[in-house]
Amino acid sequence: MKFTPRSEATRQFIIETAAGIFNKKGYAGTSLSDLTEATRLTKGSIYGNFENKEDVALAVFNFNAARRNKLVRDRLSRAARPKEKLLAFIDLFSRDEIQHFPEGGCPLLNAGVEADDTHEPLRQRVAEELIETQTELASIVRMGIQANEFQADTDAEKAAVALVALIQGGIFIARTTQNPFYLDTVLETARKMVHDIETKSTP
Amino acid sequence: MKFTPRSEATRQFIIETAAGIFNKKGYAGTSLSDLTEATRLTKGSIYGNFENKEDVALAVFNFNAARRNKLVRDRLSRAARPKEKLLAFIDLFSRDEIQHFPEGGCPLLNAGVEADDTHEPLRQRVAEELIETQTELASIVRMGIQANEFQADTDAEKAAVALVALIQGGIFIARTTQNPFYLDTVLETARKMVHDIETKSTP
DNA sequence: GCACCAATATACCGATCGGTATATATTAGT
DNA sequence: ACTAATATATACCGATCGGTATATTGGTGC
Repeated sequence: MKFTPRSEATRQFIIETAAGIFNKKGYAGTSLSDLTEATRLTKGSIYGNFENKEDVALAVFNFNAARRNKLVRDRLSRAARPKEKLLAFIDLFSRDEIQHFPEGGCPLLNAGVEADDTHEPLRQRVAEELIETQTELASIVRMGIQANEFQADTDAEKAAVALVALIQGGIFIARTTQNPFYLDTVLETARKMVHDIETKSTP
Repeated sequence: MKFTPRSEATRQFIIETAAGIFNKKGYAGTSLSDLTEATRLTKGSIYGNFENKEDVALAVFNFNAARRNKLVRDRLSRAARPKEKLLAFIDLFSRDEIQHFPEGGCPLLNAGVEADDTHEPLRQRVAEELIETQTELASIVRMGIQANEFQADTDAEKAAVALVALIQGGIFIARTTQNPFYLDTVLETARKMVHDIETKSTP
């Protein structure tokens, strides 16, 4: 009883076209006709490449998450020292970089908030991504501690969670108020948090 | 062409019964039959007390927001000094206090994330509530500065936004991962933020 | 150019959606 | 107890939902 998509290319085209739609309107708010309209395909064609609506939604989330991950990894790898890595991560969400995200804002936030009480498989996927990000940031902090760039008593896990929470909260506030200034403000605070765990150079 | 509800009592009953439903399942995810099922009323009765589904959703959000506001105000007024007010605000979201929130987590986060791209009237209402909270927190910080409890160079607005963002982000992470430990962690960071803007007693 | 196969389009399904017109029940006033 | 008003229940509407069975199209090998 296994499902195999007809055309991998069409499947990918549907995913990419639907990426912004699901991210903006949510799972419950997106209808199959939204997808047929946007792709100019028919329902038959979509159901030839996906089992059902949930299958599309999960594929779309995975696509969005993968894009986000690539973005994060690229920036992190480009920065050399732990401090620069953290700052590079923060800058990813700045006003002029956030355009690289799919329409509708951070897919982790959107999918997570909707799914937490309604869609267990999606909720789990979002949780995985969140934890992965936090784990990566925490390991960077630990690297910084070992390199004596960050204070030895820094709680790496706590710092990582705080960074992610602060940024996600900032995205939420900025988008809901439609005032990007709030995001600027929050990112500044995030940079200050990084600065605050640095080892103070004894003058 | 104005609509007037038949029974204020029934209207209120519907609102209170629907409060947790909309907060968990969202606007698009909640159907009229969800409401008839939960209230044991019929569609006719609901539409005798509300213009349409949107009317119910907005009334429910206003109800949830009002409850939240009362909770916040009560705690803030109970605390005497600015620092204690901020800490009282933070504690409101602690693991054993969050039960006072409607089922499904913070209604501001849930409604805001869904509405920002789909439902302008609701988005605006959420934005109002967010800004009100931030304004109130900022004024507390300013009080603290004047009372010489907080450092004079503290940016009150920025601190308020950071507090709200951190907490909302923490709620998001904790709920999506189903791990309340993340909320604990974030609230600790929030308390530390308050501590960090205090005037250091010169020893 | 024809047959075959892969992929898309068409046409349709029952269920449920939000919403309404109307009938029934309940309550209050007299 | 009867009436009038108020509020709820019933029954129904067209539209749209997610999903499927089948017809049609478009390329490929021969």
